[in-house]
Amino acid sequence: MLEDRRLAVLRAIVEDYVATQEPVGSKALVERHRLGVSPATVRNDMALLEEEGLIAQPHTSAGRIPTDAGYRMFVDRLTTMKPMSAAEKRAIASFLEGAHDLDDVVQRSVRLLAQLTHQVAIVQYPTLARSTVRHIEIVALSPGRVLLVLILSSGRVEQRLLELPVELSEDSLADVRSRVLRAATGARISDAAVALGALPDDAAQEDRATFSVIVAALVEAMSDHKSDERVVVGGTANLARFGEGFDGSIRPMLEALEEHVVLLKLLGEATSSSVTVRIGREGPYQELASTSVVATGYGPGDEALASLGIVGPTRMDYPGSMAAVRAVARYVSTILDES
Amino acid sequence: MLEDRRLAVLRAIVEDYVATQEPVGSKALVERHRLGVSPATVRNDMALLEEEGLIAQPHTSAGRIPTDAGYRMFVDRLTTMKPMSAAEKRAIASFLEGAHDLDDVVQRSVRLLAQLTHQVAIVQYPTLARSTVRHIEIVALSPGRVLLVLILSSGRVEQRLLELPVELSEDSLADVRSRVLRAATGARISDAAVALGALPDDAAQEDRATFSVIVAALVEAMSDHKSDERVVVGGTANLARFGEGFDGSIRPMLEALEEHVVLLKLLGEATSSSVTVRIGREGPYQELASTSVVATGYGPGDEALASLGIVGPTRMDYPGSMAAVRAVARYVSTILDES
DNA sequence: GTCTGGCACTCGTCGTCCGTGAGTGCCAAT
DNA sequence: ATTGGCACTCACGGACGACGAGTGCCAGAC
Repeated sequence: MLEDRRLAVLRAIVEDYVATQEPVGSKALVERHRLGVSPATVRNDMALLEEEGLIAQPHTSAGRIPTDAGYRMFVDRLTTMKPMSAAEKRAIASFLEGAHDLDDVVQRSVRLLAQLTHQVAIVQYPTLARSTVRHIEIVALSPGRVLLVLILSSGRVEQRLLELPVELSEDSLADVRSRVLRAATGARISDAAVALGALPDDAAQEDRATFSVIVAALVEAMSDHKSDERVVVGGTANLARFGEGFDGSIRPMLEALEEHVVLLKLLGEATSSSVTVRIGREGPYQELASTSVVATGYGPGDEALASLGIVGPTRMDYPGSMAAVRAVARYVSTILDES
Repeated sequence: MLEDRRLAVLRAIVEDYVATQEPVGSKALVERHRLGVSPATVRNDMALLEEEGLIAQPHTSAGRIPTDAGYRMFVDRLTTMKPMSAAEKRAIASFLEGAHDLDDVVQRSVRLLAQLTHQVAIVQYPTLARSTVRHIEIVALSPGRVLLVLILSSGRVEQRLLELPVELSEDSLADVRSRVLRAATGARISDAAVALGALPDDAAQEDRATFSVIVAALVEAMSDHKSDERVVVGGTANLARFGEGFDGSIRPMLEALEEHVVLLKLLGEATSSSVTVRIGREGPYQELASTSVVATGYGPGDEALASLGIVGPTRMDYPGSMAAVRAVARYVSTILDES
């Protein structure tokens, strides 16, 4: 009963603060949200909420703003994702429909997400852990240098430029190529790596060094999770909307967004296919103290091959953002399913 | 003589303004640049420079700042690129040396350029106009769908996902594949496109439709200059350094940087292998009125395959930026030369 | 002719100083 | 438990004025 109202007050504070960007006072609150009680009552509730650490005042005679804990409570218990309207769903579908390419899908997803949420969007490329080896190409550029091209079932392509320890005749190269192809083609990359690892042992003595180098490069290219770790960022212009809304400047944000490694860690927290929210100082990223991340895994079927999400100021529209992230993840997943 | 001094004054104004970001007055000028004359004399020169439209005062009783025309004069006639120090050269070389991949080279170049100039760096992927076809892979994903992979001598890879008009047996596919390979492998993409175009005519009646579709996709992938039009942007965090240094906010800048098409046009102005500078409102980009672009073409040998450069506020260190752009372009070119 | 020192004037910046009003906490009354 | 009343706090914003960097102009010197 009274507990209920206190939470209603918290919800109202969060909603108003997110909408206006300004500390919200007791009077404005009762006016905008028919709470059916007087400002004085609300003030009492606010005092309690403040004791619990859910809200705070920036300075003595100002309204309250939610703390990180307040947002957490709001997200976990006081709201549900507002479903997308039919029009929005259609817009999403038609926007993503036109993509013909993995790159294109990722590209469009980022734009879409940034546009829907008015935040910075991040999309990770689908991992290739379950991919199989479609083809391996070994091309001699000059006698001592070869180009390795690894084509995976997912459509991803890895390339490696290689210096060989000894010069190689066109014939030997053809031999190496055919052995490698026989060993790896069609296999999952995890299996292929093993099969390839055994190859040098069978090789003729003089080719053994060459084999080792090539196999090592291929195995590295396969297991190298760098390839999984590509992310695309979009909507950075939305950062400017907050002006000095962030603590200090937007510089640390821009820097963090260029550090794709950091972004991957952020997304990595959200591998499940349900939407995850990190708020403010939760997690070990001091430089992102005043930001929240809304992310989710996505991928064909139910398995999450990669993650996508948005990052914005803690004072963001959580229900809307969560809904948008979930919706985009679902559509992207179905598209990946088809191909 | 007196003309000389007037230009020396302009140079001093530009240098000081770039260094301090503040309008520079006659007194400060004589103190910092042993001009050998009194402030009053400098004031007279300034009045003349202002008449010529090379400098301006933001408001009465403030110092002068250079106009776009002033910067132009400075760049064209009053300065030379300051050569990189040996240490810088070594740093550039070692930074780019580690790259093993075209992607990697581009990536590293962007970072390097941003770091050297403290500006936003833009690097265009080398165009593949003179590339030859290394390999074409055609993979059946399901009876009605195939994946085309086009591998070029530059190391670039293009992929296309294709719906076939009729289902295709594994045998027919093998036939198509071998014909396509025979026609295109090793040829320049311009020649390959022609050779491929003739293929469907020779084909068996039942495969003709399939051929047309596949060939069309390949030709499109080759000539599609989308592939040339990839750019990578880095160092956006440097935008924050200027704070509100730009007119208004940095939002339009961030937006422009996400519009890769605009960036390509900017870089496109600089296809020669000498460094080009666009200052302020020069050119048709209102949204970049308060920025300058320093760019140059680069590529193996003397031919410019693509461009790279930086974009920053008009009040930038032109000699340093130009030198950095030129140096990076040269090193990247030599690296592309080797591979 | 060119340069210089002097001088009056302009005007943006910065610190200070209230007045205003939104918002609070507390208390007595219902 | 809720409410109306009341005194108090304090950030914000406008007004005011001192300060000083910088200018243009002029008369005199080299």
